[in-house]
Amino acid sequence: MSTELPTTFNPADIEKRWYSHWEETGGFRPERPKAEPFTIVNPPPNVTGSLHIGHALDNTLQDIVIRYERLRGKDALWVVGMDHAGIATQMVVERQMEERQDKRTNYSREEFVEKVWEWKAESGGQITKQLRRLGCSMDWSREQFTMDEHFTKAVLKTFVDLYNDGLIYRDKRLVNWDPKLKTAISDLEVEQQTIPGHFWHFKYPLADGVTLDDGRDYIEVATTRPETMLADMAVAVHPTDERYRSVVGKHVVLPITGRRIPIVADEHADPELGSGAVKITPGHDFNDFEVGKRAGIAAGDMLNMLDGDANVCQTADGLVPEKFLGLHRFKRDGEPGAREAVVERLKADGYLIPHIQKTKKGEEQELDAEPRQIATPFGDRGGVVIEPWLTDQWYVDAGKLAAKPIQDVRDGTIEIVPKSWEKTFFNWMENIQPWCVSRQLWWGHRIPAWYGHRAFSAEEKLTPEFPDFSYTVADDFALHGSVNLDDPAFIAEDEDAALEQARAYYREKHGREYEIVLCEDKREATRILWSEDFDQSKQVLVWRDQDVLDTWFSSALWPFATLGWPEDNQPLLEKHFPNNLLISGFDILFFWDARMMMMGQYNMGEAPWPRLYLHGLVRAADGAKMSKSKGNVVDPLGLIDQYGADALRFFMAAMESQGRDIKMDEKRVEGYRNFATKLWNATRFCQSNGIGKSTTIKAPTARLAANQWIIGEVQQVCTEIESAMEDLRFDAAANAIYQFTWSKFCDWYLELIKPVFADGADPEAMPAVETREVAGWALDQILVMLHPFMPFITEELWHSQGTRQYDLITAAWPNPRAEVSKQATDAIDWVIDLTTNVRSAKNELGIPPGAKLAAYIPSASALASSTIDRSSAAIERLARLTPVVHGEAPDGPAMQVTALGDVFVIPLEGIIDIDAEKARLEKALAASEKEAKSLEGRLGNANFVERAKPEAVEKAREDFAHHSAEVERLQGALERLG
RNA sequence: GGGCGUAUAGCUCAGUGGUAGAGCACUGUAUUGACAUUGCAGGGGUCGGAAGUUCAACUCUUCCUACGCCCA
Repeated sequence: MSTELPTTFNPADIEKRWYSHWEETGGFRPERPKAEPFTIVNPPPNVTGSLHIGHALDNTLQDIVIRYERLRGKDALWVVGMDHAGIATQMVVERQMEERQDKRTNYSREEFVEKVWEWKAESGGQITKQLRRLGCSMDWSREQFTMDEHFTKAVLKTFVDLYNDGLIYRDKRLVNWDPKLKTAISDLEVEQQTIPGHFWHFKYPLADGVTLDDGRDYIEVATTRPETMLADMAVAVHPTDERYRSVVGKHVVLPITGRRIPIVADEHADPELGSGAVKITPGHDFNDFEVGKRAGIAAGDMLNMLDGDANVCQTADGLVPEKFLGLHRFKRDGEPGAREAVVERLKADGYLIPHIQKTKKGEEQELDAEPRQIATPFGDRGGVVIEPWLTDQWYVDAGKLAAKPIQDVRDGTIEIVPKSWEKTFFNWMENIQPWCVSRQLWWGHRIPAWYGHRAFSAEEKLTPEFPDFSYTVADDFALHGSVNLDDPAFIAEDEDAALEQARAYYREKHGREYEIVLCEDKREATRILWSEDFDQSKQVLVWRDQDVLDTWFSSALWPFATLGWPEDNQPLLEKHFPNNLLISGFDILFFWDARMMMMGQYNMGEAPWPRLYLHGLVRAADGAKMSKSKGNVVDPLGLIDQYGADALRFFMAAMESQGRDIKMDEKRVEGYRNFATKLWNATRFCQSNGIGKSTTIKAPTARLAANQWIIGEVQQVCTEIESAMEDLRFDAAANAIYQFTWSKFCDWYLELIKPVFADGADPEAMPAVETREVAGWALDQILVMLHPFMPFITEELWHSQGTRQYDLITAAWPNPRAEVSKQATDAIDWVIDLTTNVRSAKNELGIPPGAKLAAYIPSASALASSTIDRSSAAIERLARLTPVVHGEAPDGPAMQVTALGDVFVIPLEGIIDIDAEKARLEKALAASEKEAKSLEGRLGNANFVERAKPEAVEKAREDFAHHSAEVERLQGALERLG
């Protein structure tokens, strides 16, 4: 044997070697200036991230596509990079500081940001190494980072443009405030969970001696968040609720605070729920905010009773009693909070209406509150309950930006695969809320907004004594570094331009030049304002917004900012935007995909890609979602260690059918490792018979039936894969190459050609020469077609087959351009049928599989005659027959075996077990009879014959004829056996 | 409450308006040359339930049940 390959395939030996080779030789991005572009951008993983099984799926699919298109000759570009991941990264660095009893606020903003960069340099981006282990062929030479200078420029330009177009603005609204991370987060970052809670009922006494129609002097309200009653501003009842109609417009006096608040009619109050009356806290509840606005309360007048830590603070009207101030909103670490204190006080003062519950014994039991499941919002990062908090923040007008993406999907400019996601997409996009993009963090793209104090021009001044400036000061909230709607904003990509705007603003207002004093933040500005040195006749104070932008704001620019936008004259951008495809998990459809659509349309004027493929989640073997807390996480790197990257990748592809999650099945990964070994050994076999690399892309000319047959099969599987890839059916593509390689090439073709290389055969004669050529070609086609799925083993085998002019990664996709004769392919199908039937019969009759039997063919079809003639060696070897004899078999016990339509008689003197043969024939007879009967019935149905498609009728007739003949043959055979 | 998805062999999953498929598992069997991470052969499913459309339904429609996800 003359093979260089070891007998067992060891993935670890080859993976690292090939990956570095590809990367070092530029294999991921061959220069193809004239080729048609094909572009995918990788969903940038968090810089804090490490490879999990979901990444493995997502990136495997992308790599399959990009390798496939690269093999097809495209100028394939797979853009890769990382996301700076604002909250996640800041948390990681802060956690490290905590371990050293240090904290962020011990440093200046610049110092802290510097530390984050240091952290990134040392420990960020682990995932990029791990993606390499998976074999992903992205263009690392242009690796991107969302905090790169050029990327930052794109972010700032986008912000400024949106602002100038009125699509980004400041507003005072309720935000989802994460009191642990002390930042606002977007709707999408909030996860609703249902947790056990309580429903309390309280009496709110009616003011001014008013009573309800039933005589009660109080109105009953119910709540799951009693602590918020400290900031209640109304009680709402449904306009049609007769019980309360008489008191609408009247007031109640709140217990504890003594605040006098109105009873308002609003459809939000659900007459069926509780008492039908609902307390309204517009500053701390999204629904109540809307009710408050409808009731005529301006956002600026809504009471706030919590600080950024969600501890109770004094409301603007000063009515919260001292003893409640500073309490956390609810019980925390065993310490009772405001919720508990409020309930206790209301109960003590007789305002609590107890909940009566029947015990199991039927006794009545009094509880403070009714136990209930409460839908509660949690921050997806911090994991604590989100507090709706009234603040000034920057918002993107997502509703306007969504219009074009909706249109794109609607008219097919963007195709979402699978299509079933379109409905979900529309539903979200059509009801989209303003997108809060301010984040109270230090790590990220700082919002390019500078503020100053409001100046009044002579015309704006109500009186000559009216001040020249409105000196809003840093209040408690401003300490968190956010916006104040009252301060004029100067929006520009850089400080100089912003300060110039400020200068112009004050010049216009007061008709003179001011010296601009640039402050670090508003707190500093406030301090300077009161200092002796400040001269308000000559100086104005300007400070920059402290906040950074939501990370998704920057990643929304990924499809073009990675390619050079907004710089002029960017050939890469021109060629590769729009991208061709985006592959992502459905879980980031709104977070990322939809926002890329918005920003693509806004910045580039077109959709970022024509096709969006959404895949599912990889779940644990039992179907549960993988999570660290459950401890059921499967590490893809462990699977790679155990089975090889190729096997893991093939698993991902084979399991990826559209619209379904993937359940982890390690046995299946193992199966694909076995598949790799099978191919490995098939190649060893080829090499031991002098079968080497191919010399042409076109199929070699072949005369032998087996060779023609395999060429035809290559063409067929190639078409199958192409059509599956066109439809993004990864499973179908993977299964096609798997079945072809194992069940066609290994199981039949290699067996069929063995006689050509057997001892005694002339290795220089035509059959051996032609077969070496065809087999080498067919094996090469397998390597190419399999390469997108299993890049490592295929590259290794590619080079083991001979010295190559280029690596497989940049080889050419099959293009056989061959015509094979039907006669040849029929002949092989006939041999396969014969072989299978002989083996099956032997097995059922208990004849040793190795036994060589004589076979007679009383009346051979033309196909049988020519095949017996030309492929005798293969027939004898595979079916294990002595040379077939044309003519009647000698009398005596025999079995019948068919090959397509031909009947063979195989004498079994001495070995036959008559009963076993009878049983075998009877089984076959029963099957054919059943089929024949069913077909007969169908054909006897006039409706079928008249109304069914002609092909269906024709096929039924053929099948009926076949089964009828079988019935006759089998009956005859049974009779002969007696 | 609204929307979406899934239900096919013991398990994990494909599939098509016209006689149900794969991988694994299982059973039997084979071992002096590519491969036991293997070969050969085989058993196993009234395609969740009900009704309807049709000559014909696993496939299309409606309803129901179970499970999962998203939104409110």
